[in-house]
Parts: sequence; structure tokens; C-alpha cells
Amino acid sequence: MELQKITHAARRRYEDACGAAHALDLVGERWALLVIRELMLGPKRFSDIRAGLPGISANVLTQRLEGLEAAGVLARKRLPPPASAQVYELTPWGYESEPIFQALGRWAARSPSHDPSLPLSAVSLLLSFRTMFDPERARDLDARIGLRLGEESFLVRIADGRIRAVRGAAAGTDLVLTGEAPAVAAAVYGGQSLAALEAAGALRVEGDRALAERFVTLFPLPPKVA
Amino acid sequence: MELQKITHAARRRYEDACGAAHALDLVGERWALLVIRELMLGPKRFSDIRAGLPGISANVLTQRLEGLEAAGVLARKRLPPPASAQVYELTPWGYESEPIFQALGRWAARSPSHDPSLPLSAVSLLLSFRTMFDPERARDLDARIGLRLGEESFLVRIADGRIRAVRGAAAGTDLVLTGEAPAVAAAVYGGQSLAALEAAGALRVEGDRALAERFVTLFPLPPKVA
DNA sequence: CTGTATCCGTGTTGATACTG
DNA sequence: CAGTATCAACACGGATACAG
Repeated sequence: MELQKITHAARRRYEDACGAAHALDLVGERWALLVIRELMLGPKRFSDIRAGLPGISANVLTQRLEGLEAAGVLARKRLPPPASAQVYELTPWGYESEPIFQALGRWAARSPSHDPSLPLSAVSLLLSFRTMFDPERARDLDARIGLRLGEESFLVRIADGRIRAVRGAAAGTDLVLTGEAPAVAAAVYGGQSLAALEAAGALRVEGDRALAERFVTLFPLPPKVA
Repeated sequence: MELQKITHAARRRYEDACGAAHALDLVGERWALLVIRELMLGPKRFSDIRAGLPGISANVLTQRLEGLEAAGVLARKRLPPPASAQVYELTPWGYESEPIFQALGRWAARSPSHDPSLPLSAVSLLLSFRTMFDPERARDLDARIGLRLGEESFLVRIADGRIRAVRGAAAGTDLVLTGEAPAVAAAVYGGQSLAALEAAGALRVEGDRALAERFVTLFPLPPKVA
């Protein structure tokens, strides 16, 4: 009895050598993978993580951060005195989990029940660009695009049939899109025209408009099943 | 109050357009991915799924099978009268989830806390072969290998730097390995010699012994982090 | 033999309120 | 802003009983 309790207290794990099972021991709890997702483009503070995760409660986020830190997926960092704030940052190995998101995302995009019109965090959108980018459609394209999504700014560089998307100020770019992440998603994945989104005040397009029209075609979704 | 309960009764979901989040809505519950894993190499009956999942309880397995069927990941099939048994089979889209397991497995293999000496199901082992296969090491190799792991038999074909692993009788092969999955895993991933495993009665090697010695080197694990 | 349904103890999750 | 405390609802795992 007592022994059973102690054995169980060691947090429910699959006792399985299978790599996937071990991965789930590490990041299989509810919210854990989405917390990692929010950190995938760079360190964030507690509240900023929360902002990208509608529905998570503070205590659960605290628990996940503790668990992920213990697993070696992320580390707490205190920024130097001027901006004395605490941030959470993925370890190098933590950053290596991106293929997991790509595999999950690609697979789920074909789900009959996937609803792309739900809210979307800025990081999700940028990661989806890295996942869904089609080199064929970007052939001979060389462009710098700035995205201002709410509070966050990102820089997307497309060249040589590859895409790079990082956090950073949208300066010195050929094009800047400003709006909330769901508005940009509506243009790229929802088939809504840039003109309509601009007219509705959901999006602002500055710079090379032809580039903007092409940009939104670079990320084709796989065909839905059934 | 009542309304809240109804809203919640619709099974806890992330309200998030992110593909990864939707994938977790579908297969993020405890055991769900491992149930899919067990079906990855072909249909199975309830009890055979359970046998590969030490620790799952019957009622939880029932719930997961219902959920995965509703999500369109698997389907129930009743075999024709002679062998009138019910089996669960992944849908074509369900089979497409294999990259998720490969991404999870590759990432978790580098985890400091991964313990390859835990029990392992036959299907896990075969999937790990498909994931960890190194084409370079198999250059110029053309071989047919049979594996008899407990009740289950598999056929592994290696040719042209590619590997194919399917369920099937181990007939007409150059080599047959017989034993439990963890014994084969000990040889391939644990660095234990075939001779030692044979001496211990854990493994039987029939056919091309040189091939057996080479086979166990074809699946290198990535270096552990830290 | 192959599942399914129900009860029960426990742990996990999530909403709210609250503190440094 | 960055969490902690509390509590209610739920999910999990085990046992058992039941149906085809």
C-alpha cells in the first residue's frame, strides 16, 4: 500500500523504452508543448507566455515551467539590472523540438475538424510559416518582410528557396504587414484578400504590394482528408 | 453555471488555430498516441493493443478507441465470419501520423533521462528501426531479415539504402532473430553482444550470422545532450 | 474470450481570489 | 508583473461485474 503510493507519486509515467513514450513523459502533459511553442522564437516572460496561451491558468503555467525546467527543456534567466526581469528560454535541446511541431502541424492541418479561424498567437503563425513554406512557390524570390503582430515584431527573410523567421524589429524591409496574427492568417490561410482585410481595418500593408500578394501564396495547406 | 458545464463538457480543447494545438486536441490525451503507435504496423484486437501498453486500464483504452474513432484516426472492423473478431485499424490519414512518432522519438532519444532498458513493445522496436535507420551504414546492403518477437512476426527488408518493416511471417529470409523485443533492443541499442544474449537464452540467431552482426549497427542513436 | 459499464480513491486541472 | 492559495470538477487507474 505505502510502497504503491510512493511508486505512483513519482509522477505518472509510461514505463516504456519507446522514444515517443519518453517524449510524452517529458512534454506530454496538458499545455506543456504549447508552452514550448511560445518560446520557440526566443525567450519570454511569464505574462507574455500566458498571453499567447488563451485559457491556461497561472498555477498550471507555473507547474509546467517547473517541469520543463527540470526536464532540461528550458531555463530561467534573470536579465541584467537595467531591465531586471525574469525570462524563460529554451535550451539548445529544447529548440531542437521544432520538428515535433512541424510533424504535428502538418498532420493536423489535414484533419476534418481543424478550424483555422480560431485565435492564433503570433509565434504560432511564424512557426506555421516555417512549416508550410513551399520552396517551389518561392523560386527566384528574394525578399525581406517585416511583421508587426500586436506587441511582437518579426523579420521574415526569403531567399534561395528557404525561409528564415526570427523575432526582431521590422526595419529595412521591402514590406511591412501590421495587424493581429489572426488577420494575417486570414490572408495566408483563409483565402481572404488583402484589400478586404485592409478595408476592414484589420491589416495594414506598407511597401511592395505585389510582394504582399505573392507572400500570401507561399504557404499552401495540405488537402483535407475525407 | 449550467452553460459553463455544457461548454466544458465538449471535452477540454485548446481554442487555438495552431496546427500543433489541434493535433493535441485529437491525440493529446494520455495514452492516445501510444494506442496509435500500436496500430502503426497493422490492425490489432483490443487485447493485443493492451498487451503492448503495460499500465493502460481497459476502460481508458475503450475511451481512447472511441475518441480516436470519432476523430477519424482509426476505424473498427469486424473480420469476416471464419475469424469473427473485431479489430481496430488506422485510417490512411491515421497512418500518416508516423512522422510525429519519428520526431518525438528522435528528440527524446537525446534526453538525459531516457532509459532504453525499460520494457518495449514489438511495434515500438520496429518503428524505432524505421526512425533510426542510417542509410550510410547500410550502403550496398541487400538483405531480408525476419523477426519473431513473442507472438508477433515481422519482415525487415533493407535495400538501396532504404528500410521497409512490415508485419508478416519470417519466411524466405537471410536471417531470423527470435526473442522478446527488449532482447533485440539490447543488441541494437544497448550495445550487448549477440553472443552474450544467445548464451543467456534471450535471443536466437538463425541464418547469416555476419548479417546479424552488421544489422545491429544500422541504427545509431543520436548523442545524448548534457 | 473480447470487450463494456460502473464504482471508487486519488491526482490533475482550471477558475477565482489573493499576495509580494 | 509574477506568481501562490484554495477549492470544485474532472480524468485516471484499479477492481469488479457484466454482456456477446
